Amino acid sequence: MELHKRLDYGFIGYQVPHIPRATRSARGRGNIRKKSDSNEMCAFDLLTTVAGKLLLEGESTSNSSGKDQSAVVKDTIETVKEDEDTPLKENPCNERCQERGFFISQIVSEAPVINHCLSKSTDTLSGPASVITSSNCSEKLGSAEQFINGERKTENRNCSTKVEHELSGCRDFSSCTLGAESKKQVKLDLSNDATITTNKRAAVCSSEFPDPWDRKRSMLVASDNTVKLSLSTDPDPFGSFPVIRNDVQLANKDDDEKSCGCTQPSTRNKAFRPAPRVGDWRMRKLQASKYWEVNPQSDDEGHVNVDNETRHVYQKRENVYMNERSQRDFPFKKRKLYYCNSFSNSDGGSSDGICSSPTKDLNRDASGYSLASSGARAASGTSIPKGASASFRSNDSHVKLKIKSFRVPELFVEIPENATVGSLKRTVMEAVTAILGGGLRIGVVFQGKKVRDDSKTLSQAGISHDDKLDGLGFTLEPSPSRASPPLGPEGCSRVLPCETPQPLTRCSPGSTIIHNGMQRETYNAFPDHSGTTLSNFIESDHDSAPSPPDASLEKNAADSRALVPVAAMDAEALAVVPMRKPKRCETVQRRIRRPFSVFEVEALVQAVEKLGTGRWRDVKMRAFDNAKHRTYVDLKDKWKTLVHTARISPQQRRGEPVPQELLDRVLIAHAYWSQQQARQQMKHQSETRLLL
DNA sequence: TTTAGGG
DNA sequence: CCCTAAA
Repeated sequence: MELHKRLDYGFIGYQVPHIPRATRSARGRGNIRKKSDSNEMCAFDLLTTVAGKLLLEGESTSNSSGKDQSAVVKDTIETVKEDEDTPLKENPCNERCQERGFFISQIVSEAPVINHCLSKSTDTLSGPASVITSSNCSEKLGSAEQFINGERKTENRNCSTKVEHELSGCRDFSSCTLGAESKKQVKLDLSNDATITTNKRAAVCSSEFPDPWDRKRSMLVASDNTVKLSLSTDPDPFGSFPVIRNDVQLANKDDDEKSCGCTQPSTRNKAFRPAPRVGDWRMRKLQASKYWEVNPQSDDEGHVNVDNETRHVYQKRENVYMNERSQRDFPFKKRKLYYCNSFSNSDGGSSDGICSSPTKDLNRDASGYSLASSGARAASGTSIPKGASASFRSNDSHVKLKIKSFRVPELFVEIPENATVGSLKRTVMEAVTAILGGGLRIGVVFQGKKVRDDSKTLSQAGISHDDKLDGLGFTLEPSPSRASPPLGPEGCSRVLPCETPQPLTRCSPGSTIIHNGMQRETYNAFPDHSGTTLSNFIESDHDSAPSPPDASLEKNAADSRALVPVAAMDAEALAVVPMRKPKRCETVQRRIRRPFSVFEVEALVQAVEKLGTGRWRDVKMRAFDNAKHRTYVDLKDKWKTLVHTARISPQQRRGEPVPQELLDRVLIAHAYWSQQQARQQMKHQSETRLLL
């Protein structure tokens, strides 16, 4: 088999430092109080702010609390053991777990085809396995490597003894670093679909609160002088990865729109167009179609096969491949607008965990999990621990929220070894930008050091050496040029698209809230947020940053080691990569579907017969003046469908049957007015000629 | 804003 | 129904 020599980097997600303080109104249901009038804030805005904030916090926290951490870890472990059934909320570890940085891990291998890792023997895959990141005390275990002041540290996390990762099938692939000071990696031998749990808690974590992060397969594959980067969020929080993806195909073909499992027609997303500057990089993106209307003809109530909607766009000019993958198993995909997932239609999105806690009592259980994939959970009937809502009910008027991590869709990048670091940065930026909508820039951290020289090639920087790849990381940094993130085309201004009172918004400079919608079904802590889809919300207190957020962000950008890729890329992920529309705040809810009644059709036909096609405004005024919800565009569209309906066989028609008589009239009228239109044009043309 | 079409 | 280019 052909051996590829590429370097693959996988970004399982971004771990962000703890972002404290979300304020929330104490009364009852817990709306998060808005601290500013910026109701108009875009989710992206929030994210960006948060990101910046995170960068700042990560720094200070890590330095100051380094020692404590180890102690805490011990304590945590013990606690967990002793009382496995203790509600997460009550678990002391919750209070102490703090994200302090980001980690990166990856697997280096020379597997010819990534997705074969599942079935191939270990010899196929070699090299360091990915590090299982553990960030949430409740859900993530293992250790996390952090880049602190240029130094990479590996730390044990709270419930570190639990390895509930469902290492999606890459056996012998993942490793978990254990031991506070140890940088060694322990390999875990996992079966393909096995979910490994070492204790009750773990079980709970993995099954009840599946965390996509933990299920990422990561690996790094070396091949033809290119480096592949994969940013990923595991979209498949619930279970294994049933979808077999073919990396090779993905990388080389552009016609595999329907990668495994993709049952929905897909459309090209023209929203994302990689910048030409990527030069000779090949870029390819897999994008998800607009899932909510994959099939116009599909029933509304009917479920849509939300899974595996895949889409990719292949730009021949680009040679950077990027895969975005998100929200694969999201049950509510179709209802996107109702949940308003802003950053991602993805499973949840942009952020992964949040810890919320009453002022003094940090509790991190449910809140964090619920974010991950509440939707799925809801679907599966999984319930959320009581602690969840309780935790939000605080006597205090403030609730602290903590973002444990951000999840980003998976991105797959392939670049030549002789590409420059700058190119690498740009490429990653392209990918990330597509997701976050811009406003961030990417920093590269290698071997614990920031690589600032953009002109250096990857080889020169040593990034091409397989054995050192685990030292590669990326950081998300606030872009200097962008104080505030751009709004989506619609001018998305809210974090929460739904009409419901916007509970979450930026509070004040430096304060941000990112709210994870989607959980609404299962997570009643935010009963009011129905429909929100932002996957996370963070609220930090305003007093935290004296200086303007932007300024501080900027200032810290350089040092931030905020985000470091975690697991290596997941070859399989390449094939099926749903995508979400970048840069768009789903602020605008799609109008509800209102099928035309026969009566309305009648009126429409009558009006068109009289006025003809092409005068929809008049038709509207004449026949639907009182139907506020029917716009002339609607009428035009309806006429279009009527004509279509009339032309197809009755068996093919759906919905409320339209009397054949009306359809006949439709055809007649359509033919007539089409003819009229044609005549008009002819007339026009002749006139024009005469003039000439 | 309207039209006209593609999605 | 949505999204948009054009008019």
